[in-house]
Amino acid sequence: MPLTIGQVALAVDVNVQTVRYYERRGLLAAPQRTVSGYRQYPEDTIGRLRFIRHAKGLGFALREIQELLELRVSRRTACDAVERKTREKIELVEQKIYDLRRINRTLGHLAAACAARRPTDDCPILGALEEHDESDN
Amino acid sequence: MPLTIGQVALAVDVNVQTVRYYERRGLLAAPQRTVSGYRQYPEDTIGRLRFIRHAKGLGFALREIQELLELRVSRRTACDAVERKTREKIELVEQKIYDLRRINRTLGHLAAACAARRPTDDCPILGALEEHDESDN
DNA sequence: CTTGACCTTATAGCTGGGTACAGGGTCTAT
DNA sequence: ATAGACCCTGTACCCAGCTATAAGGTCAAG
Repeated sequence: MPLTIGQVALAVDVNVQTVRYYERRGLLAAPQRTVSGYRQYPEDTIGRLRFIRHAKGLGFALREIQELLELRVSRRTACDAVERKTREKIELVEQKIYDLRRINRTLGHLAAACAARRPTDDCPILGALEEHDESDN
Repeated sequence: MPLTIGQVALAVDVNVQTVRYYERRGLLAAPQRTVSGYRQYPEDTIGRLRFIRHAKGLGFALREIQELLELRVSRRTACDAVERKTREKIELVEQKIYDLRRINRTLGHLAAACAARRPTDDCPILGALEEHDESDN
């Protein structure tokens, strides 16, 4: 049984307007309509919306999220192109992971220093993310 | 020898206005001024700006970046509070890393399927990031 | 057969994070 | 001593990503 826009919005805890906005932006396919014009969503729309929200929190723009969602191997899609794009995204994500790990290593040192009550002034986090500066995003 | 705003902006490749904007926002301390009112930046400002840029790309809001930068153990700062906050940030960052890894694992499967010319329709990335939905961000 | 909670489109407005412009002062080189 | 490249403040504008409002249609409950 299909869901109304209000139901999916509630399930994912986003605004109804936001769902329609994503449709306009192309992140969500235009769903079936009832005779009276109401949108009817399949249940997996909820997963899609959740994915979008998570990806946003990871620093992806809506445009990028759209690209991620469009990646797939379908019957007649150029396989090579998809593979290339996919590998590009993997690189990008790997870089993000790398940066986050550096941040976390530094935060770990800081927490340790705290626990040991060793006052280490000078913002400690600044060390994280030095180097590899060119080619930023 | 201190740097002018134009010099730091050039070094980090951001707009001069952006540097001033960060000062207004409190991400950058108001620097010394020359008698004529010119800002004089110490060299480590460059590192700080680079950190800000990277952190932005990882989905941190300026507000959060500010908090990260303010974390430090200083002489009389409540050590416990800093440690607690730091551990909170670590959790948050770890969650981001976890999510990114899920995305990348999925992208890896996709690339493999591409290479093997195995058409797997149905957007494969939707599987990544399922579960653990409550308490988002 | 009406009330109230839904849905529709269209358009306007808000927040975050900048970016540009106006109007003016400064500094260095020639 | 003046041109040109910088700096200053203040204000206005821009884009992404929503979010709210207006004006109206739908539908289930009573």
